[in-house]
Amino acid sequence: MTNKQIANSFNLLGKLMELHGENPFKVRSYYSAYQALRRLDRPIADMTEEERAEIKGVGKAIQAKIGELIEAGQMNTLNRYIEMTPPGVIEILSIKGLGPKKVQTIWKEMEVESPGELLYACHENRLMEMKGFGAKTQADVIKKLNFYLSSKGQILYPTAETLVAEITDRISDAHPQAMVNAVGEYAMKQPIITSLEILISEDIEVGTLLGDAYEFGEEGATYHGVQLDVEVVDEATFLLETIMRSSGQDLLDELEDRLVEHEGLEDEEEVFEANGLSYIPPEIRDYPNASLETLVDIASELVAEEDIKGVVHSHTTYSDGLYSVQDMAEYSQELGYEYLVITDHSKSAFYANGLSVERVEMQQREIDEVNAGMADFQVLKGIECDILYDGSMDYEDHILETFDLVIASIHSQLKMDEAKANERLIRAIEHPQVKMLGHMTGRLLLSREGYPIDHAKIIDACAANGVCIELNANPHRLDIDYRWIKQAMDRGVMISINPDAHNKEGIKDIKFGVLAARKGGLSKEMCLNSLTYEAFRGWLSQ
DNA sequence: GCCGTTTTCGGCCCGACTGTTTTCAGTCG
Repeated sequence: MTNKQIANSFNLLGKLMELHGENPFKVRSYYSAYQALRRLDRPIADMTEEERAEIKGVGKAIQAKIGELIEAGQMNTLNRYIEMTPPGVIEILSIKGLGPKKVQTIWKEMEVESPGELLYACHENRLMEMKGFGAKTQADVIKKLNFYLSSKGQILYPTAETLVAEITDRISDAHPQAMVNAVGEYAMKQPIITSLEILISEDIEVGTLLGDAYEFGEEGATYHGVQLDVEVVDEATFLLETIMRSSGQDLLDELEDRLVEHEGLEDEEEVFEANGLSYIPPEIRDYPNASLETLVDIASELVAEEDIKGVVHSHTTYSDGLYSVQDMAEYSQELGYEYLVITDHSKSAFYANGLSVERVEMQQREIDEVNAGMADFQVLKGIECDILYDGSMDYEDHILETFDLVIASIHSQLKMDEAKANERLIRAIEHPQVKMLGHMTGRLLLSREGYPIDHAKIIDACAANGVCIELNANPHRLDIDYRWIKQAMDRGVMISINPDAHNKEGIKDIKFGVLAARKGGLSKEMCLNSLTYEAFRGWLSQ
């Protein structure tokens, strides 16, 4: 069990106890345990009892509950509170902006017990009548409920990766001779997956193999609540079907007459080859409005994970990261990268312990020291500078000038209309020290819509000012959306695939960024951090 | 439930933001 899962259990316990009106001080201790546990820099499961006792905010009782979680995967007290609460009420609790106090009103006073009921009540203007609620809150809740209800049953790519591996492993273990392939959205590397599609070459009863997480109902099968389609395909056409079921309609039309099955082929690449075609990887097989020839061209220039030379956009203990400059640098080098750009939060980012001018200086001295002690690796001085509400930067120009790279990002006051958001972003893009635009819409996939922006306008502004656009590789963001990459490339705007790492493992998110970048057709040439250190330096100073 | 000590019970309380208020409660990271 991961630290995150353990910490989240205490957050949920706190929320549920607060919902049930328990002693607020007791509740508070669970919240502070949640905060303490999620900030740990190593797995709780690996710690000894003595080490766990050292954690501030974790006493005897919480320590015992952590033990339960690690050994049994669940916690009795939490289970009891879950049982005492209607499942729909717990769902409502997971919607941002609705905490225990407000949900208490919704549940006990309005007698609403599910997100669907709540949406209905909102449409009757019943929520805004309640004490502590108003028209604005109700409108906001409607928006969030619609978003929540429409994203139910959907998962992010990394979750799909785990589920697909579980499914294919279990099938292969039980039937070693059967061919098994994941196709559809997952194969095509969609950031959000709405159904898992699996092809197998033998008629296998998967329900029994998959256990409790598998359910079969009126609408078909689900695995961990996600729609699951398993189809049996003849072995002779298995690879051909794999390709066809991981292609968009445009490509299907082109391939239908041109791909035939040959005997004795090992994989999809060989199928393309045997038919006299260049390989087209699944992530671009649903690329819009492109002929087969165009796809072949795109495929030949596509950026790959091994092309990425530098880690751009990472945080350290100076702001809200878990590791020191030295730790992040060593780990980046271990992973095979040539350079690392440290970009902690700027001073107004109070929520993330943003850097005062004094601490900027301190960190820059530290980076010099780290560089002096490392061979064949470079750490660069950067900042993820907040774009303030009026579009201005969070430091004076003479401070910004001390950085090798200024990434400008919006982190607060996200509720804006499109005109305001455009104005704010463009003012930042036009700032002479700004070289890169961070997570341009601020979206969090499946949990928060970004502020609305005019992508074309923003891309044009970046082109006019020589600003690079970040593709934030965190699988929750993947922002800029891959669908806008072509337009950026056409305008000559480079894309940087940035992990936005808050700990060492976070650097590995680059993998998800590369998948999204490839899906958008990003070439190696237009990927900023595929440049070597020298060339990257050159770009920064131009 | 945790913590600390003026040490086994009494106090505990991050800070900004939002929307609801008319001076503040609830939520979030």
